[in-house]
Amino acid sequence: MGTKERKQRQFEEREHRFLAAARELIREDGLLKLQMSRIAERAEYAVGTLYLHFASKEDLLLALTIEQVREHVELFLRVARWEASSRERMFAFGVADMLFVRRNPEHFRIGQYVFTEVVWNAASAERRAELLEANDPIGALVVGLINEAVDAGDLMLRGLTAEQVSVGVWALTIGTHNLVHAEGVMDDFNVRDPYRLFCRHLQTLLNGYGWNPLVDIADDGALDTLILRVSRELFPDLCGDCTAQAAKAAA
Amino acid sequence: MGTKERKQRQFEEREHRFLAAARELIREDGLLKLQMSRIAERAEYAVGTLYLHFASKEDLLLALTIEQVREHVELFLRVARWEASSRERMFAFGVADMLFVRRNPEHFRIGQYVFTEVVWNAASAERRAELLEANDPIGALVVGLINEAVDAGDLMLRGLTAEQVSVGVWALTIGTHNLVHAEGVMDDFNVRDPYRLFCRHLQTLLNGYGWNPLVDIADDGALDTLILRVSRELFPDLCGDCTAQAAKAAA
DNA sequence: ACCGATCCGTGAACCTGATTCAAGATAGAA
DNA sequence: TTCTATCTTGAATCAGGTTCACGGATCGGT
Repeated sequence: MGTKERKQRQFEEREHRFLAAARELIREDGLLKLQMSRIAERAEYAVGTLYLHFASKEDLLLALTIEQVREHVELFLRVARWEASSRERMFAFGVADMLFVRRNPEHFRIGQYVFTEVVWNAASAERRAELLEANDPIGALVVGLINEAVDAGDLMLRGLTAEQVSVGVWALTIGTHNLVHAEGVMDDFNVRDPYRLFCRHLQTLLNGYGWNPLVDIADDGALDTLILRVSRELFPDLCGDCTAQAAKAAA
Repeated sequence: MGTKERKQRQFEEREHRFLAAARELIREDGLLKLQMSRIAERAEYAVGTLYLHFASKEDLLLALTIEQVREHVELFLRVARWEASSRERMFAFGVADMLFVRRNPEHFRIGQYVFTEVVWNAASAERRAELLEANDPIGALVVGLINEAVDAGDLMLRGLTAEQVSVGVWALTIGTHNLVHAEGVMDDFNVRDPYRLFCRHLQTLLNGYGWNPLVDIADDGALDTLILRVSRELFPDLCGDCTAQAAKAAA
């Protein structure tokens, strides 16, 4: 009897529907004004039903993040499968991150909120574990690539572990997102395209590690060309303005 | 008549007292359990009085952050006045940050929360402006140092502005704090001393910029010696375990 | 088709905690 | 001392997250 399975499926569909409703409301009114009763209303269910799915509002926010992280992982998987040098792939991880967050500015905001002590501790332990688990592949792919680069002779760890190297790249990435989303910082600093700047910093850091082949940091054209190549070959679907970028790079 | 001034001073003292009470409560029970009524109680004033100072709970959190930022700036000023090479001073900014956050783990947590869309927008515009302003010197000092390094011939900007370079360092720093405070990340990655690791990443990034004199990334002893020197010369008051570190470095 | 048992969905009521504001206290001026 | 302006108070209000007693749907057995 597949009746159990059907119920299960319907339950999951409903959960997805709640999350979609929540995402809509966040887009419309911002995270600040998100209300549980509104989410239920928008999804056309009662509040009580909403609470059959999520132990608390914070729990729902984690669930929202988990869905996004899974999409995020998809992008990283594309990079991992890409036929390119280890250095290019590491750079492509950065580009993936940049495109993802640019596409989903809400995601970063929610994620930032969710990893806050207050919210994190207010969510259920199960959901927290699920989120951490959903995140795992990202770290694993990066570490895997670093190890591959070492094996290929492109990179020397020089006393660090692959994990430790990945922490550096990761920190730069997260920090960039934080700054981009912080009120006015980037404007004050006259940074037009913060994510392009991030790409340069990433290349700088990778050069610092001595990750071969080294790139010429000052070569703007090469940077744009590479970003464009990654965007085109790996993320044509995410990058509506690829053509515009191509024009810019050509100029 | 100095009666106006006296009132003013008493008002400020009371504000400080509220903030101190809030900080105490956060230390005791965590940010999650912070309640306005408790703060008032602890400071021995009525709730209404508390609201004479802060437009909302979020506003109070910003005020808390502002106080800490001012202390933070003090540390950066010490670095700026330090007699050392530009590269050493830039590194010392990193050490200052690391020591500060290590000393005040709460500060980072609150700051992280406060810069969240939800909290940020729930605070008063005045307080937000005040916080941004309090932060300004940090950026200015770093940018100033970068310019000085360029003038001294220690660094070439290679098409970037000083502000843009500072964004890279800043991103790495903020990202590190985020990772350190995120549940389990550093443990999973077998990172014993994440801030020491940060120092290495910082040196790596600075090497990537070609900031002279370049350092040997793999030289752990030199790294420890430099951290120790900065700690001793600039922050003897913040670094109770300097002697322990000295022993380690000597071994 | 009917029946009881079980499970599911509901939303009004509840509860916590932030915020307000009318009333009372206080300090300065005359 | 008395009057007024200002400050302080904390009980009352309000918002919104969370619960749970109720009614209706589903299902297996007859």
